[in-house]
Amino acid sequence: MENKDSLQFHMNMGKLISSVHNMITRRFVHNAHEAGLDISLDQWMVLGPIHYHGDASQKLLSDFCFKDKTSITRIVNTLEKKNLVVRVPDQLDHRVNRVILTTAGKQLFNDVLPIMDKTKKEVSRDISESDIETFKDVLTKIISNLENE
Amino acid sequence: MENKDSLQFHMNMGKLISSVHNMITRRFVHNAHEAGLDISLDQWMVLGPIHYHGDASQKLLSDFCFKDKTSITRIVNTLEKKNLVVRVPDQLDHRVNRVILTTAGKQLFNDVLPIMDKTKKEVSRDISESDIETFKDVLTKIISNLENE
DNA sequence: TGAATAAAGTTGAACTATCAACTAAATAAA
DNA sequence: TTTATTTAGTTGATAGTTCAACTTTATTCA
Repeated sequence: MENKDSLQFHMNMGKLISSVHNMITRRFVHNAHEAGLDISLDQWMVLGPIHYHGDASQKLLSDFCFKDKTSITRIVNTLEKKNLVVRVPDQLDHRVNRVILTTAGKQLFNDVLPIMDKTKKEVSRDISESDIETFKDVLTKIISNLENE
Repeated sequence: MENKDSLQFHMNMGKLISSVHNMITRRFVHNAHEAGLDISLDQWMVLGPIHYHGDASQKLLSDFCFKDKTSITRIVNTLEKKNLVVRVPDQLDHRVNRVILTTAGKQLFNDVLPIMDKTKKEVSRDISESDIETFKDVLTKIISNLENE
């Protein structure tokens, strides 16, 4: 009984979240590709804060995206390789890189926004506003449950 | 305005789900490791259905886990390398592999169940039963929204 | 029956995630 | 001020994800 329940939970929460995560990722990339845009969801998740903050450090991106600093290093590498961003060493603190959007990066950012819209609509189709709210609240609560230690 | 909303959505759904997914993965592995067990969440997600079905084909695992067949191939490779499962060619359909738990695999499965329990409790701490229900319903709905093309 | 097509798995390449070990620079403490 | 510690970022290794191309075996259907 106990075991059955554990398994059941796993089949639910773990599997559900993981499946949804993968499916949204796939759909976003698919929609972007369909529109002739070459960007992954992770790259977008980093591009957003870069755009928002103007000259974000990698540390800030790491905290903001809940991603490991190693992941940020490599995603920024990819973005830089694509000429979407540049790393500018901070003048005051020489440990810090400031990540800046290039013109192409700004362009791509604006091009991707409608793709987000489309993906959003597909994901949340026929789900009530209040359920979406509860959904986000639970996600936020889980983050705070797992954040410390 | 429209654009602002898009960004806002992204910062919410996409980022939240991705963050929660990563954090649960990390916590599960951490808890398993603490108990002296060496298994990833993805390996567990595949091990469960293998245990449940007895002699699952990789195709079935792929469907059941909402994972690409390539991912299944590689996760089964890893499980096989760890001597937790074996591939047995199907006698009738020679294209099919049947994936079977070894004794060590069964042992590990049982050892991991309480880890799932612990992780479950940590994840859903202070979240009401009804919110959890809504949460799972929304995840399920998203899957069905994205499932067919 | 024989040829086209579909299905199950594998492989290679590019990207992301995590861990641990590392460099270099800044800050704290002695 | 010199040493110790912390912080920002990178690198290497291993695992998982996706796409596309491929092999092998089944199935369809002309």
